[in-house]
Amino acid sequence: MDAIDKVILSELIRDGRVSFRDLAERVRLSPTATAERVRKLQESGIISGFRAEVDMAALGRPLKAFIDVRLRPGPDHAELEAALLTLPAVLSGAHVTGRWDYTLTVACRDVAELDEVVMALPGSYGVVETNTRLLLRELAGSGAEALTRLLG
Amino acid sequence: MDAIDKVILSELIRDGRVSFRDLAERVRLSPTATAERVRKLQESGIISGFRAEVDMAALGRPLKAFIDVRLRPGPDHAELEAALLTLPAVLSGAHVTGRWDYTLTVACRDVAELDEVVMALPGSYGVVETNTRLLLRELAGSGAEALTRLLG
DNA sequence: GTTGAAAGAGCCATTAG
DNA sequence: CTAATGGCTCTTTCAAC
Repeated sequence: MDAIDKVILSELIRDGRVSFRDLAERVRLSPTATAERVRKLQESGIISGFRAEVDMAALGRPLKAFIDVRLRPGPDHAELEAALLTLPAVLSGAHVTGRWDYTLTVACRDVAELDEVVMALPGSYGVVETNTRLLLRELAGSGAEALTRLLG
Repeated sequence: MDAIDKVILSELIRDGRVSFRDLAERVRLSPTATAERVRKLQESGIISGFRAEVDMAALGRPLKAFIDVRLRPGPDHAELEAALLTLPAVLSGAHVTGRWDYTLTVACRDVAELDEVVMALPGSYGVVETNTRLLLRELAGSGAEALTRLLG
């Protein structure tokens, strides 16, 4: 990935629907060559897709939290993992090192829904312990801006 | 947001560069009406942008971790927050409730770089304590798929 | 990588419901 | 207010170099 690809990538992180023509002008290449570079960035897996970014608060889910969970010992974590992601408010989850087995990220309509999710975890999902941390504020420059910085 | 908008949104989460023509065919509306609905979803803030999704591993940063940090007491957290996000590997950060003040998400080239970041935190950034948790695996269905599920 | 032409997509004014 | 249509312009794509 050369310097031109880095510019292309940061422009596509900033505006994923920019036209190849505008992108080409930005990097001083022909639209054809620019489109070909984007295609190769996708083929190589560096760009895994183009997505609309959704504001959960605007969608009526303003309450974000991390829920750390510890599962009961046993080799049956595969089904438990699948079940965790079927919970209505769960955005993502990761298996992590340390005291907790997983950290889920949830976006809830209100504290009542968060309570529901946390209360639903023990038992049917094999969860033996949880720890909930509310996201009070996401730091400015998280996400797209941070990615652009990592390219530089 | 009606049922048609939900389909539009989930299609744009799946493919943020889909043409209004194809999108219109999917929801059985004219391209004009479809484009107008997308414009309104952006105006209302539900769609906050369109972005290329970058695979950090393909970019040479396969090692993800959460770094929980506790800052020294004091009212000067604003500059400390800004400083945290200037660290090279930091993707995002959030102010959270509980034992830790912030949780950062980082993507590193290798353990050596992760060590650098963790070692750099105490002192110049006002960090008095950290806890690092490696992301061993992100659960299948995290991200775009989860968002689509939340709409249903 | 570039060019140029054909096919495809977006945009806007107009009209209808 | 929301949607469809037609015509014009801009963009993407593909062959040839």
